[in-house]
Amino acid sequence: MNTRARRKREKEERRQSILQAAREVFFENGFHQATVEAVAERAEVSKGTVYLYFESKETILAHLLLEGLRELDRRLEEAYAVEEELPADDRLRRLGWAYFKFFRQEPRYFHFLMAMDRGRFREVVDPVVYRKALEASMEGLGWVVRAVEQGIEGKIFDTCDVRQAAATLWATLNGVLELTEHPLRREMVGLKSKTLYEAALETIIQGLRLPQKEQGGV
Amino acid sequence: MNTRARRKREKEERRQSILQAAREVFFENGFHQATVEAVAERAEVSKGTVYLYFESKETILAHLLLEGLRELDRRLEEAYAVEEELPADDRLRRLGWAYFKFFRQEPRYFHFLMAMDRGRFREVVDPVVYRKALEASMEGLGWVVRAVEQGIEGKIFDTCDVRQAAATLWATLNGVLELTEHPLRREMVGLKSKTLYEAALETIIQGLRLPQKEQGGV
DNA sequence: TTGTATACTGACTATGGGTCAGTTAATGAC
DNA sequence: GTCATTAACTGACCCATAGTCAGTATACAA
Repeated sequence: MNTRARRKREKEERRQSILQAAREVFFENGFHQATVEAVAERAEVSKGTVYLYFESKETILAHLLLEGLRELDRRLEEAYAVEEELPADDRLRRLGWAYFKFFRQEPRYFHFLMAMDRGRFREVVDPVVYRKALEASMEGLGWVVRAVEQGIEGKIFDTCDVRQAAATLWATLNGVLELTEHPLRREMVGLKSKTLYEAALETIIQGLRLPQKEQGGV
Repeated sequence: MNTRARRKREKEERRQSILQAAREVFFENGFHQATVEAVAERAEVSKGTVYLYFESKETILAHLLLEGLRELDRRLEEAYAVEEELPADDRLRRLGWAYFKFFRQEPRYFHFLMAMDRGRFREVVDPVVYRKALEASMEGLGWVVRAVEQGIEGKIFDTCDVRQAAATLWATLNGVLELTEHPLRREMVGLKSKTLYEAALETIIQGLRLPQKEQGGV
């Protein structure tokens, strides 16, 4: 009788069901509107039980985000890895669009991710989980770094610092997503999300190019 | 006896003193940590009085942000307006650095501004104040639009859509600021705030240039 | 002096995150 | 089968704080 293993498995199942309930409730109402009580109800346990599995409401969010980041990393890896022979600029495009699609498909994740490293969240959340989340982000950024490196080796890009270029691209795409995720701000700019995203992506790629060679316009 | 005018003046003064108290308290502890009670104490009134002048805690923040946006707009205007003869790319640099300096000098504002159009805030805050804040943002963006227009007229830049270019620049700089405002994320990228900001600014300007002409490297 | 309007107060309510003493139920020893 | 031990779970409770409102004080006008 392997009760010990079964117990452990059951505990993990309960944990997952609470996480799943939280995902639903948080996604339905937004993090701030959602109550722990509602999560508990959805998971068919009491509020106390939720706190047996997670130390705070914010910790639950952190775990959801961690999942999101891993999924994102997975997609970026997939986007990077397709063909060995792809030129660096096209590889960056692939990465850029994979990033875009992820947040199109999971817009809530984007909001949570963006909210994550601000204000209260950072102070309250479990540092270990937080670290893990950042590591997952770094994995993601790694694919961009690799693509830029390839571009410099292939003499398509002219950049002294690879990380700088990768970070610029990353920051830009984040900035555009943030801008266009917000209805009123998008209205203010008067452009479709995708249009602006494409323009920004191409502007950065253009900006990284060797200035001497003509590589075709935007 | 012009009591009516005096009353009105005194009311405005009280309002200002509450706003000032809120600025101090919010800036000291951050918005979420700060309590309305603390704001009331600082302003030497009761909590009830605070609610006579502002409908909610978030509304107070909105008014502070509005001030911040106006100050930002003022600075951008100043940066734009110095010399008539400045080339468009240098003008964009001036705007970019004015933006940077503002958030360096007022880092709290940056956090609040970024928090502003997300989640709860938008739902809760007075729509009129919110509109005003957005209008102030648009004023600010206007200076960038103008600089880009000038660049297209002067054949330095090659862009079909001016707003698109301006929005790209704006989004990028926001993205970089957001990235570098966060200690752990900056650590992750491993670059100084200013370094990355400069790289991003130059990359965008480079990206907007006519690809045929050689205009000097990054 | 008295009536009225205006500004202000602070005790109160409502909400929701987080706690913990106590209950239930599974397992294992005899 | 019965009892002891342990782990999982519960929900009443605590507490902080945003927001309210009936009551008070003050200034002014008649």
